[in-house]
This record gives sequence, structure tokens and C-alpha cells, in this order.
Amino acid sequence: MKIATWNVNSLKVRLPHVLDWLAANQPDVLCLQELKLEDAAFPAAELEAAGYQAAFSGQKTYNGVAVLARTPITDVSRDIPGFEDPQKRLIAATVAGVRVVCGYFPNGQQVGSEKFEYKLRWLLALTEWLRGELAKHERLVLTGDFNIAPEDRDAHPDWKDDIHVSPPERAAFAALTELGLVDAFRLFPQPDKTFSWWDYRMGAFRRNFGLRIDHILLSPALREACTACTIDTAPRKLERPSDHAPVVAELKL
DNA sequence: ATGGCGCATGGAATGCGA
Repeated sequence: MKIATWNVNSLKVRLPHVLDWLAANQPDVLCLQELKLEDAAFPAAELEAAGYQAAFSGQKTYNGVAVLARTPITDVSRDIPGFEDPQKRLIAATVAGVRVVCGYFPNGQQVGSEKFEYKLRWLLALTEWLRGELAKHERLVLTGDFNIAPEDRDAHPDWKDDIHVSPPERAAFAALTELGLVDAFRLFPQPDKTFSWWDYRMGAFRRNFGLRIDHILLSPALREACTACTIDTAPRKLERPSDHAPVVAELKL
């Protein structure tokens, strides 16, 4: 199984890039974040014509997540159960015996802000819910835009802001790994300064001034099956790109 | 320098992302 995650920053604008990328890379599963559209506007027909079924959870203007797959998608669940939240940031579904959890984690804006507190509450609720999910599903993937660079090497050395790299955020990420989940990217040797997001401004991509904040985390059974994990920077070089690049993992199931 | 760029809303200017 080839599984990927991509924050597309508006599926309406990025649909041509997504269709091109699907055709070129043929993933079995693609998780999307920041759809920025209501469910009625989801381009299900275009994706189906490309060979992909979809489960999605969207809203106007902000957020929105989807799971695309070439094989049937079952047992779809939306939001974090028990966590009251109007923001559409989580969807879970089963594809070919793998439980796929796709999340658009809160940004946090600034350490100590109200949005930062929301980010930490969201992460805590996710972690507690995942504890039960991992007990139910041996093969589980937690993927999406985490908005956390887990280690210093996951942020450009000149990143001076605290957000995305602060101790509370990294502790929340560590709590996910303490459930038994492992960062697929770090199972393999990787080039230094490999990132998944670059600001649109300041020529950030050209200067590789980025962060690695998009992740694929694997349950222990899937860790054994993982043979590769890479970040594809090609779509970031296109006209009108998303500010995020896709992350791809290969699982030998 | 808190801006830059890009997207959404709404039909100009503002909020937000990371």
C-alpha cells in the first residue's frame, strides 16, 4: 500500500494538481487537508473519474479533510468523539484492512494564545481517543498536517518563532509516539533539511526555509511493513502551488 | 519591520494560515 498525505490549501484551486499527482504517483490512499469547501462542493465526480473514491468532512472557508482511495472506504468516522468542536479537522476510515486517521491539526498561531490552548486541548483529546482506536485496530495510520516540527532538525535553523517547535507542542507529539506510533519518515536515512512546508513569502521555498510538519505515524504492526517514506517537493515547484508538499509512505502488507 | 504571499469572502478590505 502506498499512502500519502497532502495539505492542498483549497481543493477547489488545487484540484488540477491533485489529479496530476494521483495520475503520476498512483497512491492507494491519499489524505487531504484544508479543503476549504463545503461537502456539497466536494469534487467527487472528478476524483471518481480518476479512479478514486472519497470520504470527506468539510466546511465553508476553513479546514476540511478527506480520505481518497482506489479500493472501498468503510467505517467512516468524523471529528474526535466527545470533543465538542465545529471545526472539521478529523476523519477516520478503513481501507484494505488499514485504519486511516487523517487530521488537520490546529495551527496555534502564537504560543500562549487562545488558539494555542485550543491546539493543545485538541491534541490531548486526539491522543486519548487514539488510545482506544489502537486497541481496536492493529494496523493504524495517523497522518496529516500536524502543525508540529517534532525535533530541531525538522525546522530550518533560522526559524525563530516558537510556534510549531515549542516544548508543549513537542510534548504533545511525543505523547502520540508514546502510544506506540512511530514517525515513518525517521525510520529511514533522510537528507538534512528536508521539509514539507514553506511560506509563500520571502522566497522561502527557493531558500528552503521550511518546516517538516506533515507526518505519517504508524502503529507497531505497520512499522514492520514500512519500506520507505519520502517527501515529494515536485508539486511545490508548480504554478500556484500549495504551500505544503505531499508525504508518501510505502507499506508491504 | 509583523510585512511579504495566497486563499476565501464578497464585490473592498480583512482574517487567517504557519
